[in-house]
Amino acid sequence: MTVANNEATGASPAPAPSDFIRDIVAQHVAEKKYPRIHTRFPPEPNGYLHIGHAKSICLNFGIAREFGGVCNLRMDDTNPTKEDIEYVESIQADVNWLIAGWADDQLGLKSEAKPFFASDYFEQIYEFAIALIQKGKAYVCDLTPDETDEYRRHAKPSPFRDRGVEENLALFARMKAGEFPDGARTLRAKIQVDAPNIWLRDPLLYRIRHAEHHHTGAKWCLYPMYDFAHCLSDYLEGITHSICTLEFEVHRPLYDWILESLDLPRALPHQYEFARLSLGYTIMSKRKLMQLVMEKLVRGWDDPRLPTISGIRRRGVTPEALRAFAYHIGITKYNGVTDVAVLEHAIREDLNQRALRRLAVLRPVRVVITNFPEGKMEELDAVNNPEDESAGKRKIPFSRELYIERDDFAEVPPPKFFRLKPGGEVRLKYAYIIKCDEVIKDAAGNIAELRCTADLDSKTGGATAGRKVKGTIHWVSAAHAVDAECRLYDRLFTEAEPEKDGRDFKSVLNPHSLEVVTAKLEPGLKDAKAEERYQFERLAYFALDPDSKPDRPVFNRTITLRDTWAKEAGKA
RNA sequence: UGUCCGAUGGUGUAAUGGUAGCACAUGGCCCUUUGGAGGCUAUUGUCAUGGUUCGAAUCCAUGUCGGACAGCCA
Repeated sequence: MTVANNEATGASPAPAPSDFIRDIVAQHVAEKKYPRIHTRFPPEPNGYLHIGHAKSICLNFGIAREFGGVCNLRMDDTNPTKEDIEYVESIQADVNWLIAGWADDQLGLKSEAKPFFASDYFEQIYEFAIALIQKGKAYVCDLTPDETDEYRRHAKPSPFRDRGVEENLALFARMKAGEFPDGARTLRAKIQVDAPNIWLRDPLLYRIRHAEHHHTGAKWCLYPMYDFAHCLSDYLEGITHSICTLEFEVHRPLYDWILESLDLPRALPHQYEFARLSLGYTIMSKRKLMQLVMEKLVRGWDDPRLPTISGIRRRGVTPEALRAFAYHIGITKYNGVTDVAVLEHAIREDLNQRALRRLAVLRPVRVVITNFPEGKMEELDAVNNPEDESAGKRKIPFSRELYIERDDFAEVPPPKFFRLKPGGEVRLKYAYIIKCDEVIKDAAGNIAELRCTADLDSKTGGATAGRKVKGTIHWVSAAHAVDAECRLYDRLFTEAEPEKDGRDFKSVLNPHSLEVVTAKLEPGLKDAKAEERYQFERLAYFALDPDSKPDRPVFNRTITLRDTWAKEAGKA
């Protein structure tokens, strides 16, 4: 999969971000250093992509987009024992989803195109290895893994370091032919055994692995190491700017050494590093995310509580929101922890613009309007989206028996409580002002029903419609309501930094990260669409979950509305 | 320990030798048939010490603190 800029397309709508990497690229563009800017996003297919990868995707595809360049999605698949086709497919889907309508529509992405695979270059990479041997810059080493470690730590040269070119060539060919077991021999670069940078102490280029590869099958039994494959893959694809995270900084001299040692004819790619994303109240390590999935601490890789792209998508976050987030956090070399509030803000801002407003009651309590005729049903006008007039209006049914939110009634109201209380008045959104006359309780003392009277002139257009009442609450008509499963998500961890001071992240899992309730929805919501976003008024944004059945919708709470009342109440 | 990198309000980022700005968060006010949204407003910062300079967040030196790497993982 490649995304390329069509010069024909117009200006990009959003202001392009600026950061130290884009500054470098901009300078190269100004200098006409390369005919075309070419980046790549190179995940290893050994797990699902997460929001940290989203940052990298937005950077790499974003740079291509902003500078009229190209960005390749490349599977960095040089280790058959850890990788799987499942991950190749999920990565493709996640990348496509994230850049949809952004890179593809504007830049001419062929979304059905296949990604690149480092493993497609194995033959050429092998040839490069031979070239290196011929130049006397690589040798076959017979040291065991432990010995290799030992020698390297003590800056001791391998006894095989000065093997002749012919012997190296013959041995390397026999490695390829499968004559040696795993671990028996390696191909190493001949650089400097006592280099201060460990990665220059004759690093491994190839290791033997008699393993089936998800993409190349049984063709190979020796596989190039990351350092060897990556720079050469970049070169082969014509990459100009190879952007990776900070932990590869120490590898950069090796990246350059390999390419420079080969005397290659074309312009060489260069590596630039930025800080990976850390987000509060979650973890980003693929290995640990895998652990949560495998130990069934979450429901799968796409569990909406996870920071995986698939989880975030399932939760109801749009690609636009995720991209806005990536834009806002910036790109630096500083390892900080980004406040999750920045993500939440990006999500709310996006959803506020697009979500259709609906009335839904999560924790119902029954209300009877005693002066409203039994059996009568009124249809009331309701606005679909106050932020977007073109979203239009809809009708919602009103009747004598309703549900309101349990939290919207207080028998003993705290200070500044603007909602329903005994003897008090409240506005029912789009409907009447009601007054609570009586609280009916069950044998256990729980509130069973509220008996209220409505000011029947107070609905929109009525004589007393303009009456000021402090609070407005949502409601649904009991007889018309649709039942739905609503999954209410909260942060996965109780601590902003789950692994701070070496603590086990599983010890701070939030036991309340998922709460499931059966909600009462306004009837139109039985036709909810997966691609729509909804705001259940005064509560939160919701999106339809794929678990939904025709007669039993399932909604995921993407994110709550800002709740200044919760803050106010918390002060008391 | 070695190598490399970094340090600007609570958090994340900008200022590329010339007025320390933005966003989020936090507080206050206004508005509101969503305690949403919106509007206005306030608080808080250049790791330390020296040096160069008319002038330093920026350049230099030293120190402090933090991070990454030291797999036949990527």
